[in-house]
Amino acid sequence: MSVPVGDRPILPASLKIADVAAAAGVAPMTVSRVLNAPDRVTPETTAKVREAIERLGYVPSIGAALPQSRRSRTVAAIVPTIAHPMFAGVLQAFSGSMRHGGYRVTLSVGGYNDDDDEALFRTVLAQKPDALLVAGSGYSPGAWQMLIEAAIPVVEFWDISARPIDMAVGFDHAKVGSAVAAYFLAKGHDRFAVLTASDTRALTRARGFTETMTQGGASIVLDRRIPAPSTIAAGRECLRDLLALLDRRCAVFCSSDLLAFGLVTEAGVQGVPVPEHLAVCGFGDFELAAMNEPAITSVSLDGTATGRTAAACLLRRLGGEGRRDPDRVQMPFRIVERATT
Amino acid sequence: MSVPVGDRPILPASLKIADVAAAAGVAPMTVSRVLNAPDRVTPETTAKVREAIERLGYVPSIGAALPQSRRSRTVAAIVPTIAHPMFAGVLQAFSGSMRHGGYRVTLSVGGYNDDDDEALFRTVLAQKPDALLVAGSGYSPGAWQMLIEAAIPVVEFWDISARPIDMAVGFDHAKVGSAVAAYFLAKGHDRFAVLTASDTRALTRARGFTETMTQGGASIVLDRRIPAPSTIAAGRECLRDLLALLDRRCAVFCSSDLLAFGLVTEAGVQGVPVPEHLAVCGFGDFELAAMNEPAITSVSLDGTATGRTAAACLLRRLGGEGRRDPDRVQMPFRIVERATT
DNA sequence: CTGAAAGCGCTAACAC
DNA sequence: GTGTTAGCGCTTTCAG
Repeated sequence: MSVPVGDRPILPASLKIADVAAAAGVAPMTVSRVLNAPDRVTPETTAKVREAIERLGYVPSIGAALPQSRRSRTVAAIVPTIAHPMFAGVLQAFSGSMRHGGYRVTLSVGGYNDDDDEALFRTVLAQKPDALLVAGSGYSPGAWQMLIEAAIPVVEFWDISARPIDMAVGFDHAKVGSAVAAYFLAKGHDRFAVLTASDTRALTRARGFTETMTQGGASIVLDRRIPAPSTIAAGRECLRDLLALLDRRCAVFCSSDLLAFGLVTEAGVQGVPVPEHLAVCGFGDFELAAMNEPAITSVSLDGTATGRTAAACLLRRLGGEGRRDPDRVQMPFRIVERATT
Repeated sequence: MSVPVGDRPILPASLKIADVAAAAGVAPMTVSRVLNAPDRVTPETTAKVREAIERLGYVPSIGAALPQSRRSRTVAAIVPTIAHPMFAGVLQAFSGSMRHGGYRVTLSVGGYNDDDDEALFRTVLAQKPDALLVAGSGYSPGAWQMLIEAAIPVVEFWDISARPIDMAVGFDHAKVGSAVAAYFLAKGHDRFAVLTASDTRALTRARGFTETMTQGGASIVLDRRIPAPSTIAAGRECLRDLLALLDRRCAVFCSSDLLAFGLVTEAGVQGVPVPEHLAVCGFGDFELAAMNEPAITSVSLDGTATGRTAAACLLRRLGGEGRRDPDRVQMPFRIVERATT
């Protein structure tokens, strides 16, 4: 492989559109049209050109087209982490749908960390994406302002904030919390605890849970926050704190299945009967919840559907039709009842 | 927000380098230098220009620079999935290090699926990345050929193939398998099973395990393959298949902690004593393994170190120094002994 | 339906 | 240290 020395160019002299044009015996412009507006070229010419492209192995440089066309056919996705199973599902689906619609997706990981996000957003926007997918709304005001000023379609997912910049596809986290509360109440519970990571969305769920509970006159005996991200270890540790309260039956809502799993596991170690003395509901419906023994009740979300929906909104907007219609799409969720409740 | 109609431009008329130059009272070239070679400009001029950039909110369009400079300051990462905890760790670290070194990372998800990878690689290469990070080597020959022809630095991670295209940072999976075999033998086991997902790397580990075992004269009583990816469900199911063989003590090597967890969990349900009748070693050292009850013995890998190392190799190469030296970096692994063995 | 000319935003190369 | 000129690869516009 040829390798650069010092500041010399790194990419090899690659084929230009002119090379293809020469090989096919047409003008460069015709090649460009074959690539971007195939219906404006005769089938025969198209065939000739395609053959040349294939034979030479030509790959157009999207960068070169950029300043001129002002559309990059690229959308950028920004997420704080890719380790989260839900994010992974959303991104995978989004990526696939967008690619299918003729757009590239570039994924940037980072943020939720004041100084960093602005730098991150700056480099992302420097690529002049045609649109943006961002996870939730835990970013700094400055960074958020950049998104507004970018003046391109933006889809927020995961969260449905009250006032999205543009479009939002996600879950009403407060509603999730209150649904779990209602579920617990319907099952006849009367003592409750919340175990939640300290991130915006998880806290919103906890608030929804607490509010519905207090409105129903029920008592929250423990409201425990742990630093994000959620871990199994934190769940186990929290059970030990909870132990003193478990003389009477208690139902706990966890902001993640990892916490729920930790709780249930440590309950097993400490000999606390589940669900008799301790009822647990997680969030996310990871495989771990479904396949644990005992299987853990959880709130199930459809990441794939979320990703696909986000892509559909964007593609419609980018296509120029139906602009501005779907400002906020609420994705459904459901509580999957299992052995821990 | 302004939104396009039909085929109209999508991005707003944004600031150009000339606007900044005018505002700062210098030539465009000077602005360019402030951005790309700060040491060639007087501090005073730099200050003036930076002020103008800041005030106007200028963000350079990397696309425009691309055809000229032939270096995009972008490296592309290609992985088959982001749901895998190890990949996520590697990417996060890689991403951070590269950004720190002045490069953007764009992540593309997909592949391991003959027809698709070529399309994927084509769109990735069309962005003219300065370098590539690819996961392992499960791609089609055509796609692989594209990487070779791209003639840019390529780091393969995860796997260490025998003949990397360029550089490789990862694990010797065969060695991992044989280390686990040696460990089991040292613990006095004499009946063994392998439970593995059918992907290249996992199969290599299984082969390493089996070979060391048979060389040591030991018997493999069950060699079970499941379709990738590994799941907890598959682990639980496999224990039921194994049940008939568990009249005597058996040690099982799983290609993933998820499988191991499934095995151990179902063993609990079926009343098989662990580790007395069933010893289990997983792979990946996920939090799940460490925090389960009983805690699961596993092979621990450092994804963060892998990502950082890959970035370091690339940055050195891209910087023009130390070209071609580190062709293959073997990352260490270790067996973390826990309660299941 | 196809081609020629002009120019996108930026940066190498060469003056000054 | 800074400015000027030319041109990257591609597409827009406008002519044929």
